[in-house]
Amino acid sequence: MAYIMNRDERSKIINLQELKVSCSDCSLHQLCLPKMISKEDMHTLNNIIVRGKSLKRGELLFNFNDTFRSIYVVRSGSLKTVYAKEDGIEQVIGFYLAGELLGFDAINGYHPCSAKALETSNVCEVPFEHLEALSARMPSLQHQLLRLMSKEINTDQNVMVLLGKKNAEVRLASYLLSISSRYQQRGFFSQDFYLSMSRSDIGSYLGLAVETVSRTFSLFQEQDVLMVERRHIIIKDRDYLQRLANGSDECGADVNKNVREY
Amino acid sequence: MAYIMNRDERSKIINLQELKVSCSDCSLHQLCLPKMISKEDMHTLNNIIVRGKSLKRGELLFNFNDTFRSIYVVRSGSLKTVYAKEDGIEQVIGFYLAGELLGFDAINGYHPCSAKALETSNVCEVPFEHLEALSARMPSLQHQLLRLMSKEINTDQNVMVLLGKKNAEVRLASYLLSISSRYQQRGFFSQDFYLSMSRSDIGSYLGLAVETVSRTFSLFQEQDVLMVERRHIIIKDRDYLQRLANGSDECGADVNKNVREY
DNA sequence: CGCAGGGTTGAGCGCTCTCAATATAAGTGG
DNA sequence: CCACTTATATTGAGAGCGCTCAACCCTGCG
Repeated sequence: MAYIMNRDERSKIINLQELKVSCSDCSLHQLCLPKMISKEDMHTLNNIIVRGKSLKRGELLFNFNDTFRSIYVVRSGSLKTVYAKEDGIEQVIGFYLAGELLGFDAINGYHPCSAKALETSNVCEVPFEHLEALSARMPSLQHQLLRLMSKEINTDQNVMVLLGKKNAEVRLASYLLSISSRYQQRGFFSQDFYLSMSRSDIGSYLGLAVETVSRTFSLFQEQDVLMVERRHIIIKDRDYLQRLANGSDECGADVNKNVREY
Repeated sequence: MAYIMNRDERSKIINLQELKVSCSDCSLHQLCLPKMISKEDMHTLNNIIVRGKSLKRGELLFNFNDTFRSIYVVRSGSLKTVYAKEDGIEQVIGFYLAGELLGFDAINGYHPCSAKALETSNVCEVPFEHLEALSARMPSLQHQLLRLMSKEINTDQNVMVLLGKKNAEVRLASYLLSISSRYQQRGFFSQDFYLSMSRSDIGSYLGLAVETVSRTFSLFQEQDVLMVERRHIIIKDRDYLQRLANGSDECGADVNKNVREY
């Protein structure tokens, strides 16, 4: 029987080879702040970035109510952001994969949520004061900063659309497609991957109970849409997921029967 | 019997007196881009802004897929943004009142959603190219721009929290408190106001069926928490709404009984 | 080997959806 | 100004999806 690596072992492979490179050598620079920036400017940007901040599974990058100081970029691994609600219950409102930036919701002064590593992860820290000063001198950086914040708004709004209307199958299908395409953008397998988040995280994010998430995974497995083995996911019928997510009602049962008409 | 003005008549009163003033004279400048900007800089900003764009109820400010050109500020009245979904069904994802900015989700090039006036409204248009160029020369403007975008992210994330967890009563209570406090910030009555959006808009925004919204209004009326007469709302027991929204379970029935534990 | 955390599955119930009818207000044209 | 149409809102009845509670399984780890 083949040896199966656990979460942290898998992520360490990427970790080691990516550590301590400069922005220009980083495989993620097309997704990150340096995009569309000239060689010289990238060098300047390079100098303000604090590299190699490492987090173990469960560690906090920043906590709810912390003073805002920096924007962070995920170099490897993944994180979730959670809102603290009444009773100590927390709600997951975002997942961040390699190349994605977090902290844009805190520019007003304080972090409204906590960021926790889902696995062994590595992040770059970009002190915001410096970034802001640099942006004022580099129009292309300012532009990229605004674009990235706009993208964050888009992401959040898409989640709102997801949460606002659809049933469990549709939500999970959309979620898997989103994760899958984000992996693809990063050059990973998009049909065969390991989720770094628990069922409970997914449920919290999608507004569903853990049991419902689990049941829906099982349903997809029965329907031969997915192969599921705990966090190892293989997408067997991407079209079906796509049709579910797009709301076309050609998926056997009428998936729209419970969708409100506005 | 007293004569009751309709929506448009009410908003016209504000319209006429606010038209064609410069930013420095605008009562909304504390909420808007000019906040914390020097006199001279405000004058420069003033010159790039196109004022007095007027919209009738139902008119579009921009449409889904339109090329992005400008950020807009609501001067008077109110707008909603809607995502076009499959089947021509639309979902409301934001409401914008006087002093609030919209368009930040389109900086990547195209508007992902449409913006429609809920009543006779007046907006200022801020051409983004100019705004960006100006920001590069005015650190305080750049800062304010980033803050406003961060705030938009906060708003969206709060909606995600709302949609992710709570039942109809809690959602509507949170919604009314949010609207109420935004009115208060603008110097209007916070306990006695007219909603500019329909039940259907509210339902779409909160992820509830129209009928559920209506029923919940009726429930609050029965419980003497609100006085409701179509879109005229009087808040009689703000504390109760607050307790609902905060999730404390001292509100008669156990409101948390249907809230998932994560 | 036993324990803990995460995941799966089952049973039952309740909130909210759907469908439907009616009421009220707003808008339109003669 | 009034009848007509349309949009919006309210209310009722019934059904279903997803939640809660509960038991069990699996995996990893000390």
